[in-house]
Amino acid sequence: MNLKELAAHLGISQTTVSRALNGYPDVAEATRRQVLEAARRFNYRPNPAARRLATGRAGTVAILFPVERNLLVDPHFFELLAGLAEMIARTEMELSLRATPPREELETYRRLVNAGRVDGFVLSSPTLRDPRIAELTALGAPFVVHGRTQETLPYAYLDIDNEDAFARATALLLDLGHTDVALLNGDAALSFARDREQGYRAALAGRGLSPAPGRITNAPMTEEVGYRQARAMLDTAERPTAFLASSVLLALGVYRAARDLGLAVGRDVSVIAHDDALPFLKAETFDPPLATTLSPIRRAGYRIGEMLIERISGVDPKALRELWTVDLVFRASVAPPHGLRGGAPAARAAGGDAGARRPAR
Amino acid sequence: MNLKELAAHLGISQTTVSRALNGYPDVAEATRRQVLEAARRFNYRPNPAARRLATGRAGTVAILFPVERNLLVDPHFFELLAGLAEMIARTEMELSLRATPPREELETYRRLVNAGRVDGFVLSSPTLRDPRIAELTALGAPFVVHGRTQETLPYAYLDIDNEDAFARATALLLDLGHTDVALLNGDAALSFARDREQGYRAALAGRGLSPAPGRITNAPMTEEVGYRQARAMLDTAERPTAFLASSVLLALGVYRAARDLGLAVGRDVSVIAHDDALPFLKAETFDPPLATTLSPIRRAGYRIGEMLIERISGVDPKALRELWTVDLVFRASVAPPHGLRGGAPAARAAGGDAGARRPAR
DNA sequence: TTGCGCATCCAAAGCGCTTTGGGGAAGGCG
DNA sequence: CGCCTTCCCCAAAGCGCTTTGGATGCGCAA
Repeated sequence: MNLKELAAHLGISQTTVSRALNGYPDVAEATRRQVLEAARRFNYRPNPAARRLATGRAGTVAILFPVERNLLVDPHFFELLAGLAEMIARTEMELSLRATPPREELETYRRLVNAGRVDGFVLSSPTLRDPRIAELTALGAPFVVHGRTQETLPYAYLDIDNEDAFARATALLLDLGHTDVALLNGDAALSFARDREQGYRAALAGRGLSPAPGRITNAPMTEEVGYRQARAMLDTAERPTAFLASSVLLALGVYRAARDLGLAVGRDVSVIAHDDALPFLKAETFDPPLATTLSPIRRAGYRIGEMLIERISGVDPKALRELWTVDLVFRASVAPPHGLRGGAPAARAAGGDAGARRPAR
Repeated sequence: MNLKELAAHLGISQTTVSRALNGYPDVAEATRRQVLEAARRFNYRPNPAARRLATGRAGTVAILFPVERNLLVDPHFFELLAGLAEMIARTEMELSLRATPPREELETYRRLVNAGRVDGFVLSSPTLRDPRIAELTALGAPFVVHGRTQETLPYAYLDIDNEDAFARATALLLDLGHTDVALLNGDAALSFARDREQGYRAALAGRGLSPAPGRITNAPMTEEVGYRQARAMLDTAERPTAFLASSVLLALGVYRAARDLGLAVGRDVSVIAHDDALPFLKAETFDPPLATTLSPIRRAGYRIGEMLIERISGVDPKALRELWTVDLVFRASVAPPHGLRGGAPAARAAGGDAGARRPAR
């Protein structure tokens, strides 16, 4: 069933049927109702290829993901993708997933836009000065970023308040009496890692503290990395009494490292991780349950889909900026430093580690 | 730059340019070279929408994934997707990801095919009698299944030899002297779960054994589920001495359960899991390293992409069937049952559990 | 010379939709 | 009563490609 047939059935011109369907004003209400009714009855759906050709719009939004053989593809990415797909499925658009070698990423954007294959993009995991933003802006392609960057061009984004989240998490640990807190963070080039580090440093600075050397790490966020880094730090006399981790996967490794060394999480070592709500690994089922800064990344994907569609339909990018605050979920992985249970929050840390840290005030 | 302009530049007709580009025989070699050269020089790419409209082919392959809010989306699915995307990116086709409520899945296939939006599908996680196969066959839509079913219609598939893999894993445990082996499996409706159970049962039967009651579980494959199930089984006098798990995520839970109860994996309890090579959770970094039946699911996704493209171009489904054998990787999570270290393989299990099991022979 | 087959090429007709540029009828206004 | 709006509606022209159904010219056998 196509437009022509539908129009013939109704005894109206194709033009009018098309306009009725697309909500143009210059069609009588009675006619419009007739058309809509017939379209429903015959289960008519406009041919997307024809519409694309006629309008020049692709009816597609795309998300690129950079892959190299055997390289880690982040599960966080796929959670975002799941939310995005859920949103897009509610529309008439398609969601196109494109793998691209990292080297050719910008070139791929250019090709897709110039060929008119895509109406808009979602950018994930932005770096501090992400070249994709300038490129897509120059190409005139609508896009929404998951996260922010130092780019000064106006662009649409949805981000969580990473800085505030990690500042609060750090402050909680400090309030409990910790003074030596390690930060296991993601790749230093990524914006969220920078923001979290800033929050962490700000909270420390607020107490006149600063991180001991080697307390901040930047690496891919896997269980293995978390294990190795925590293990290295814990395996010395001057070990940190608490960890902040940018992912529950890292936290998983921290737990293993602590266990290896006979340390108990929630007593000898405190841990707080950022939780993107990966459905296959839940913080509440950790042993002991893992305290987190929580913000389901899938929900962000869904919302980003909505924003992208608005952006494509012409909404100004400056009007499409959202910063979500993050919940801090307290669980048993957090306690005062060993020997301080119930002690005054501002006292110095115990546990045989009297390092060169400045005292709390 | 479009066909018409390109043709004008060359002083040739659109028809000939089109035919030259598409490899038709009735164009002189000299002309074809000219056209190809010009196309390259002007960086000409045919407009996909126009081509779609003219040919009726969509230039798109799709994979559906069923989502319900807050429901687990399997990380295995995304690994498959990553491989598939990698393959499709090497072609001129698009990969469309469509979320769909499970109830409406068949309806969604129907819609996509009838609207001509999709040329072919990848089906993942087939059930024993998966209705999608009959539906898509009836619709005349090409597809490739990741896995097999009991369906008798001819269809293209790529599967790993789950039965053989789990038979071998089970046999290994039996050879070491285990007689009470539990199987933590996926949803019983899924084909791979059935196949693995068959392999497991066959290996037991080969020694005149059969699983003790309650030794087989079927549930979503998460850390939490693995924990609860292993914990329940281990927390009795008559506990199994070994576990077979259908996912490393389940195995993660088994490890935690064992630890909780003061049991050592690789001594008190042996564990073998199927490893799809999820990049963020590696069996070799488990503590102790986890023995596995290994088959990288991403590689399967890549190959399925190739097969689907062949299928779309008309290759008979009967010619597109692959069954991959699975590697069995021995690691420290496996040992003879406690008290039997170095003992005779066929002796009965020790550890206070002298259940109603039949003796090994 | 004529006729035929072959190798090349081309004009034009779609594919199914949107959009342009009116056109006719009804109603309001001077 | 004539003219101008306003409201609806429509024919037809694309969008950029593929494909059909010839047309042309040449070599070669009859």
